[in-house]
Amino acid sequence: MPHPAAGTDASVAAHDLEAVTEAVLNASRALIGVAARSIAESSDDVTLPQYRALFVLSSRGPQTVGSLAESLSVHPSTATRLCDRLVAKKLVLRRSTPENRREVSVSLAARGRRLVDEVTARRREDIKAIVRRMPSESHLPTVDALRAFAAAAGELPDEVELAGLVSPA
Amino acid sequence: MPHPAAGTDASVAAHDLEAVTEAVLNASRALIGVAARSIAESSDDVTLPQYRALFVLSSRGPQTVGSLAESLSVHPSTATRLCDRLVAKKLVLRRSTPENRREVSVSLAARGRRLVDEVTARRREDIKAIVRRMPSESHLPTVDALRAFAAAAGELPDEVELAGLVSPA
DNA sequence: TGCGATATATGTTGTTATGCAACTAGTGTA
DNA sequence: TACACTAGTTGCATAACAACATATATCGCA
Repeated sequence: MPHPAAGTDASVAAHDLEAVTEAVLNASRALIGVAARSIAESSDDVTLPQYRALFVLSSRGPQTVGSLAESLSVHPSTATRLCDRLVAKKLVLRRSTPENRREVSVSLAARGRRLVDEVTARRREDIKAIVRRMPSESHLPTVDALRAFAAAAGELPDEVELAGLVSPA
Repeated sequence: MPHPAAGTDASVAAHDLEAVTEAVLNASRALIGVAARSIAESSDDVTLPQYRALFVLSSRGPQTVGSLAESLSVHPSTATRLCDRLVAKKLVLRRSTPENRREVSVSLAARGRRLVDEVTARRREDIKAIVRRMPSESHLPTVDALRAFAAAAGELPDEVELAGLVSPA
């Protein structure tokens, strides 16, 4: 209910805020569906926690087991077992570092990288299919709007940042 | 980099397509982080499959165990146990329907509805916090852009439709 | 009435995720 | 060197999820 031509700047701004929020929320439902599908249809079957780990390694590079655990907000022992399974699936490599032989470095194996790429590619294709259905006049405004949104999200603390599925599920 | 005044219509359109897709993909990472966080921080602790079930019931209304299973793309027996747990947590109600006593209708209990509402509210707040950081000039274009996007997504078949976390994980 | 199909539930099994506590090994320092 | 600390692993336990096979009740129909 558009609150017709009313009062102060503040009230107008508030109205905008609600409208934008609602639009983002709706769009995000569709986007989550796309993301979920892209993982579900991946060739190797990985669970969500497993994919999250791969994604962290993909975007932040090799990690110690400890920092991986922290990134995923799980207990170190959980990260150990998670890595066990990913190693068994040949999706990551695990080796103790020469500098500090207590630490164990976990990195993406070729196959793990391929998996993340595949998932991203599928997701990109799905999004593209949707974008193709948009009127082309709205393409450029959409780019601007979403860049502004992503930038605003990026300024926020860790919780939201880098959250390609990284934040706790 | 707006690709200054170049080539054919087709090439410009293709360029737009990529740019929009990329912008959507980036924004979607932030949005997924927000969504994940909103579930993780919910008071009652529910798993992702459990939340998905609640969400289905919330958006499509009471369901038989079978149709719930289908919505979630799981085996009927899996849906039965899932409901067992949700009933135990008093998040859903389960009762056999009078018309067909084989069927069991599952519906949101008050507490389940509250949980979904809470999660949505938290998500909305998080989004709002991000939107507040956007320059206000981009508010209206964002609304237009995202409505166009959501509309385009909505036209697509079931896979994407209504996917507040509904599609397989 | 009786038989096949349908809708759920149950028994069983396997996998994953999760945390805590105890243990091992490596590091750094007093 | 001895001791405290750190990083990771392992044993143990629990819970959820998932599917398959089987059982049970119900329905629809011949």
